[in-house]
Amino acid sequence: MATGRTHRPATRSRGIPEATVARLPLYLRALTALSERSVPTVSSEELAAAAGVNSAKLRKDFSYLGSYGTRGVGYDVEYLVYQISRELGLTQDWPVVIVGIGNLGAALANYGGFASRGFRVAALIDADPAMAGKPVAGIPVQHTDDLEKIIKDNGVSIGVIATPAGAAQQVCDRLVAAGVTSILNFAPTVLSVPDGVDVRKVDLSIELQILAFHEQRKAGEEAEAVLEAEAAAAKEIREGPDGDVPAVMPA
Amino acid sequence: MATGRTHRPATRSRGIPEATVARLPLYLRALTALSERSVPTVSSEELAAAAGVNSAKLRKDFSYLGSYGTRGVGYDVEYLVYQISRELGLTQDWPVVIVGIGNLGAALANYGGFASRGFRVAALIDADPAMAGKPVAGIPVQHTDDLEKIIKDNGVSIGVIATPAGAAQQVCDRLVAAGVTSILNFAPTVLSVPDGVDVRKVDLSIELQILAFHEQRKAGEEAEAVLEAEAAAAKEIREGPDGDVPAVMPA
DNA sequence: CCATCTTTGTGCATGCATTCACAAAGACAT
DNA sequence: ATGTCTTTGTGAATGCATGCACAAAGATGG
Repeated sequence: MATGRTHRPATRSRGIPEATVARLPLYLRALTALSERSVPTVSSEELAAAAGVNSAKLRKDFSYLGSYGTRGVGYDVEYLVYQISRELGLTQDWPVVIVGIGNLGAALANYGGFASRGFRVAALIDADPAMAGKPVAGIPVQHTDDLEKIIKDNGVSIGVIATPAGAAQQVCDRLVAAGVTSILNFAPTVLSVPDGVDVRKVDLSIELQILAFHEQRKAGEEAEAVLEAEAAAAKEIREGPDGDVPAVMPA
Repeated sequence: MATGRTHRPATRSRGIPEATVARLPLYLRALTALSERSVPTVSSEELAAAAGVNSAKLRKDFSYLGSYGTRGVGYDVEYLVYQISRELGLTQDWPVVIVGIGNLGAALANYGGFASRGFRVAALIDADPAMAGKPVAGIPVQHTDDLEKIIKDNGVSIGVIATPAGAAQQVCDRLVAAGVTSILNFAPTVLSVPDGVDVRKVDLSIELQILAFHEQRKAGEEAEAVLEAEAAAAKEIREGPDGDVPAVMPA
């Protein structure tokens, strides 16, 4: 048995790099915008600019999907929209459940970006009995007790967890046991799942912390630059304006 | 002038890889949990398990911060919490503004993970005059007109954009002009900013699309496995149970 | 039908990240 | 003290991603 690298001529080869997959939605969004403006074709350069990436990277990304461009012209917008949608699996209907209808869960339920991309919110689930029946984004909230039945009745394979951290693992276990194989986790916890189940996490505070790191670094460099400038100025005063002297350390 | 790699003995060296920075908040969270349970020390193996990463990776990550472990024992939890916090810049106060107080903005304002990490929501800003003055998460919403003044009065350097896509770039421009140098963008748009300004984006629908891709791949592999099994069975029937025949293609 | 010009698709080089595997460091018992 | 045992910190190997730079492809005009 060969290790199976690109054994398929030009059809959907299995070896699309993760980094590329992560960018496809970005391209898709830019292409959709072009499509709405009835732009017929787009060059890699233009599309790359719209998506905020390097054009060589974009071309390489597309090359994993097949040769969908025309040299000298560019890419057909509609065709590319279709190809990327198909590759991402957006041409089919994905029923999704959201568990945990607090502020965030409600925001997600109302988020327009889901419905417009083939994702259908099949159910909203919350552990609070007082929430049961109350409509959020036009969908009545159901109680956690019915989680398993809801998953099975709707053929749900993607679950979104927006519960407090403490409840997340337990909810996750129940989702997986009921047949969910992909989970989007907004709770600030590391979820453990069996093989074959995908988890992606979105952590609001982690992103801020990364920003803070860079922010601090910027401030630090500025301060350092100031210090260096001051030191240079002081040196200037001590040594006169030529300054290339093997200086003796002041005490 | 040297290229400046690790020119400082053990202090905060500037060359911490991005990938490591992105994991520090993860470690910090795991360590905080241990700290709350009054665990004094932790080995790289244990902590790595809690953070959901490889232990060698964790040790290498920590090695960029300095030698904070004790061989044969592990890491001192409290000390490490402090060191990582300091490295990430969480020992100082970061006033943050949230622009766009819809469902998501409100969820962010209410999100506990910010306040507990040195982030202080200094102001909530929305373009809707009807929102002005209305308290969300105990903080009165202010109108966009006052954006510049709010930024300056509070010394805000981090802004969170939770507006619709159409308004994001404009808000971003105003934030940057007013002095914000780090932006966390929840709007599904590519923001363009001048050099020196950091942007991180969180896109809810992109994450779902990536999950859908893998979900489809799983389904496809299953179907393929079934097909292969069927093919093998058919072959078995045609050729008998040894099967290692240089088969002639059927027409 | 040929020449020119644009734009794709990709081989190659470079750099970053991950993982392995082990020597050095220290705790702890005897 | 000395030896054993655990766990860190890191060199080295591998793999993945990025971006350059260019040949091949095709459109377009004469």
